[in-house]
Amino acid sequence: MAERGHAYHHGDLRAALVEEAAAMISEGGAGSVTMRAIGGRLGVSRAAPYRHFPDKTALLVAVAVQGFERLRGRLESIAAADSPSRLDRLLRMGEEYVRFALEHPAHYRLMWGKEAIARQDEPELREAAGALLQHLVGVIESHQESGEIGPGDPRSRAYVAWSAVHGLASLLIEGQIDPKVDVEGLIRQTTGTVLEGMRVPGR
Amino acid sequence: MAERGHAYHHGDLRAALVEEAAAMISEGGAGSVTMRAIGGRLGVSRAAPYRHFPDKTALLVAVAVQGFERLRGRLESIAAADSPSRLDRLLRMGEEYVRFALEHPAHYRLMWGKEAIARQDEPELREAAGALLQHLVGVIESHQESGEIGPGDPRSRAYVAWSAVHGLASLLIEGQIDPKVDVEGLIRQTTGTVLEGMRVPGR
DNA sequence: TGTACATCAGTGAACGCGCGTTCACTGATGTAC
DNA sequence: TGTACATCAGTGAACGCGCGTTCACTGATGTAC
Repeated sequence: MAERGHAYHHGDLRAALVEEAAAMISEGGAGSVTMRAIGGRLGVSRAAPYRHFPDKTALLVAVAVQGFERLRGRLESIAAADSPSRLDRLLRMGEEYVRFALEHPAHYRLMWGKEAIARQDEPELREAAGALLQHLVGVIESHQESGEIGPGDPRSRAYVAWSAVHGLASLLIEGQIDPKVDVEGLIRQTTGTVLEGMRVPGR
Repeated sequence: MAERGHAYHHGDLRAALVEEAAAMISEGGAGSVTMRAIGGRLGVSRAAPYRHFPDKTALLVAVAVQGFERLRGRLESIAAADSPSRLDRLLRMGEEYVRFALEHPAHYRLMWGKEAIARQDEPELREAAGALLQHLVGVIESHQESGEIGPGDPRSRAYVAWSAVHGLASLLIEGQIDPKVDVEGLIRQTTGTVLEGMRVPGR
């Protein structure tokens, strides 16, 4: 089907559009994605994308959903891997989260920011984000059962942990942190500090 | 000078532009600010703003700087007020930070986001953001001297604390947190958890 | 106090641009008989 | 195996729009003499 030079039919234009949009976001931010340019880059007409997405927002939603799934995949593979201790695994998940954001800054911004995607209420999008949060809540619950994390509503505790890594990721991405600081060290210090604070019963 | 009905000269159009742009940002986000609309809202021609700002970015920078100064003012007034304990004062500063963001979401986004303002390197802007961070570093240092916060580079510790409140503020603003949770409680839990984690020597 | 003049804030019409999207179309593909 | 036809992916030209910005201008203000 695909892989036949310049076939009239692309083969899998839908997937290619999502991939290419993600690449453009990485290169020039979400603002650089235009329906015209994306067609051009794929050697296809301007109107072709409208065969697969009703409008630009739908395409961006698809890109964001892809980002959520990839991030979740990375976190889950850490949860599955064996590690010196269970707490260490939690720390590594936090670190991985921030690293993902640093590797795909514009993509990360697209996932969480209201600015880029007007239709934040898109069910697909809410589901993908919800699945990510649910995963974190589950991990926290299991640590509460083993007594490594203090008691209290696991969802609130998840929000607190998430705030810390999301905040650090955002500040780094937006260039608000002095580039001279040791980023890896700061990531470890942040996850470590929050985890330390979560060991005792929160007020 | 001003206050004379529809004088040909506005009086203080520069200040009015910044104020009006801030109002528009509050109402419809940074994307809703256009040089044309802002002129219209102030009963002035489209070209008039260009008497005071070379381009749109310069106007947005002025709005962001104003935001930084107001936020700093609020935090400093807490630092100056008396409070049951010094640690309590630090908690209240964190809470106030998040509240400011909730009160002025689009304004807050403008201040820290790279998306809205292309020229993030504007010296005015960097200075205003730097002053805010410097204030936090100072507060942390003073708590380290009294032993309420563990030792270690105060700047790193400031980044950790800032990450938590910035992250929480961002998640709330972007609608990522379940609206059913008790927001005030979550704010207190977040600042409390991080402060708890900072009491012991960070690794 | 009166006048000439430099300065500066605001006017309004127009520019060019890039954008998202639409439309009638055409070529390729797969399937029923 | 061959042919007719429905389906669907992609074409290319054009639409209308809102935007930032420019330009030659005009009216108001303040100051020097």
